[in-house]
Amino acid sequence: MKQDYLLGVVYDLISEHGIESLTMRNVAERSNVSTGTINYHFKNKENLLIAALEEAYSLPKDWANYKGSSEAQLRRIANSYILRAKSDRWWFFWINYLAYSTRHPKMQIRQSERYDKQLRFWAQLITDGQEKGEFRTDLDPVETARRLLTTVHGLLTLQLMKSDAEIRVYAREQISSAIDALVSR
Amino acid sequence: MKQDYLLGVVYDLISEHGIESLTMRNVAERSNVSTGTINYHFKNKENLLIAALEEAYSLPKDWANYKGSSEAQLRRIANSYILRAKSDRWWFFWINYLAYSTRHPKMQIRQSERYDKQLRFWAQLITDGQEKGEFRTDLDPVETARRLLTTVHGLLTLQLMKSDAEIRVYAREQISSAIDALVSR
Amino acid sequence: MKQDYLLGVVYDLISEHGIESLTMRNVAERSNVSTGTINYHFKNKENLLIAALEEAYSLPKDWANYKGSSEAQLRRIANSYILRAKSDRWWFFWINYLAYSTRHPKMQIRQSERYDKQLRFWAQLITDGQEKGEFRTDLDPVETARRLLTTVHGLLTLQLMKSDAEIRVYAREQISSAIDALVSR
Amino acid sequence: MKQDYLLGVVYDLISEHGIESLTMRNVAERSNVSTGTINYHFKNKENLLIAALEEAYSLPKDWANYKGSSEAQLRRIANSYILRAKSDRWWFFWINYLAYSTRHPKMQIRQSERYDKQLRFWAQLITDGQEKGEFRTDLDPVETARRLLTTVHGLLTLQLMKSDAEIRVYAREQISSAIDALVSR
DNA sequence: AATGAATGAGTTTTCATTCAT
DNA sequence: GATGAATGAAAACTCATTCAT
Repeated sequence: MKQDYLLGVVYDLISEHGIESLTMRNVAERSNVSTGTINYHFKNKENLLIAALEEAYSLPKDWANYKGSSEAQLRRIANSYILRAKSDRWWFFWINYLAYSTRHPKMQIRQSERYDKQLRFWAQLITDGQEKGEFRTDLDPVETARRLLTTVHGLLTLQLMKSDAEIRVYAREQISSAIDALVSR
Repeated sequence: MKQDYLLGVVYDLISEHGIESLTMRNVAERSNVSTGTINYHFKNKENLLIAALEEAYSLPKDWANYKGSSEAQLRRIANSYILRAKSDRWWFFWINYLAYSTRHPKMQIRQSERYDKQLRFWAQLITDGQEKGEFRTDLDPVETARRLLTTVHGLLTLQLMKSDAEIRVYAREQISSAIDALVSR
Repeated sequence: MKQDYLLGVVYDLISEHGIESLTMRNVAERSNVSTGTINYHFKNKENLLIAALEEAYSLPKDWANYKGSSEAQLRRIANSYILRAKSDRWWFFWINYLAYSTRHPKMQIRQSERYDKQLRFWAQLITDGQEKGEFRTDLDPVETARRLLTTVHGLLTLQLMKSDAEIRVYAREQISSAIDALVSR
Repeated sequence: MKQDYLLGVVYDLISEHGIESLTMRNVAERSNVSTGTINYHFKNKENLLIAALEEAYSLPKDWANYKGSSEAQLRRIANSYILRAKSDRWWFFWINYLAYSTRHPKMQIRQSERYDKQLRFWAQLITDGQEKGEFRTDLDPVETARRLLTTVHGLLTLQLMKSDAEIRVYAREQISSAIDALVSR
């Protein structure tokens, strides 16, 4: 459907050039569609922007399809917070969304929901891992998930602040050892 | 001086409405100065914006003037990462700057320098504390500072994503216990 | 028939919002018909507009069906120039048409024809009344009709300029006494 | 001052082409000013339009400066309701304003005020004429003024509906005899 | 007949910048 | 130094019309 396609274009443009340089014309040109069409579907720019931000946030993060042990899954998810060319697009988009959402109640609610969902997902993975004997059982899953989320977001922010190889290595090590600490010997 | 006053206005406007809705007219109106004057002093908008971002980042964060034990100083600095009405303005500005800087090499360098400066400052505090016997001496200061910075930035991000009382309490506790862990018994 | 229905919608929209804010989309939305359909039937907007204006002007003003004496009929027709909630729609439409028609020769002709038709109709009523002995016979029917038309249009304009209860009462009185003056004793 | 000049241009354009075909570009071109300038002064089109309508309505109608007997003055004012090339511009503007004002409370109030002002002015002229022995003293000035206003507006409307020489002659005669009727013998 | 997505020309509006005072 | 009116290029938005279905 055309609407979704346009939202994808907006997502790309924002991750590449930031919200402040998004213009209707840019979107029109990149998508080979007239500005009239965009306005026909979204009524105005703000609508388009919000729809795009929301859409990107509800993209089926493929976590659910991760295979393997709980530990492997957790490592994979946590590692997605390490910047690489491949995933940069998402995090550049994310930081724009985060900045923008602080001024938009509706988006703040979405952020908040997304955080809760993530927390539950990570906690569930830990619980599963404990039941399968992969993880230490003396840790509270929710508490642990929250600590891990704090760590990965801290490392992510550091990477966005200072994006060199060294800090990525540091991030990888920290994530690795944080999960090591969960594993039962 | 007038220049600094204008930069302050820009800082306010960005923290309130985001970089993308900063206009010369806004600045002129808020500061009761004509657009002509602003251009006279800063030549153009880009200059003004960059000057404002730089200025805000070099504001005499009064850390250096903190009195008391190293532990007290470290707690105070770390606690400044907890959102409160009073300090929100800074973090709202910060997140906008961070999003913006990912696309501006020059600003990325500033971010990077600021991170390094912070890291050195925190490490120095820890070293001082160790020398005064306040902190455990078995910890590497730089390593510890880096870990603390990761934690406070993670907690900050969480607070921006989900800004309720509960998460602020959580942030406060985490910061508190992270520093407790440094203290020698 | 669908065509007439659409013309009614156009009439409503013009009387409510004026000709200058009539858009094809408005018409489509109000009538629950697609813009494509409207263009299919009327070819383009100008056609639709003209058809609507013409149609409204040829609406079977139910005068012809008025029952009763010539005097009663004349009073009823003249009283229709008094603004009431019920009939406002017509006069709001009329004033828009009048303003518009001053720049459209074709419509000016229609206006002119309508005026002549009205004049003949009123004159005929007066003639009938004279023959039936209801009206004074010393008055020229056409001259009298013309004077009455001047009066009712003058009162109408006053009501559009200043729409309060007092002026409506005044209009009613003037119309009443203008017709009283025709009645033979 | 430039603002007033622009309002004059808008007045001209409306009287020539009607409100519905007024565009910012037209105004800009006719006044040799950029669209940016117009928006700088009036913020948006609606503001400009309203300002122009109001301005035109408050133009110092030169009545007050009419010289001569009360009768001469009254004749002159009343005769200004007869369409002539010279004065058409005003009445074409006026009919547009009237149609537009029915949908704008603020303008309706202006219309209403203007009507009252006119009524008072005409009544005063009649009173003056009576005192000077020019007019019959058995007529109530306000009542008479109201009747004259009804007549001239009726004749005006007729002229707008059917703008031929015959009707202008008729209007002239009616106005003439209406005032004759006031004159004392 | 009817639809409504798509168009693109035209319109309004925004805004950084210039410049005469 | 300071002003703010003026600019024009670029942006957002409107809308009658077309056309494949």
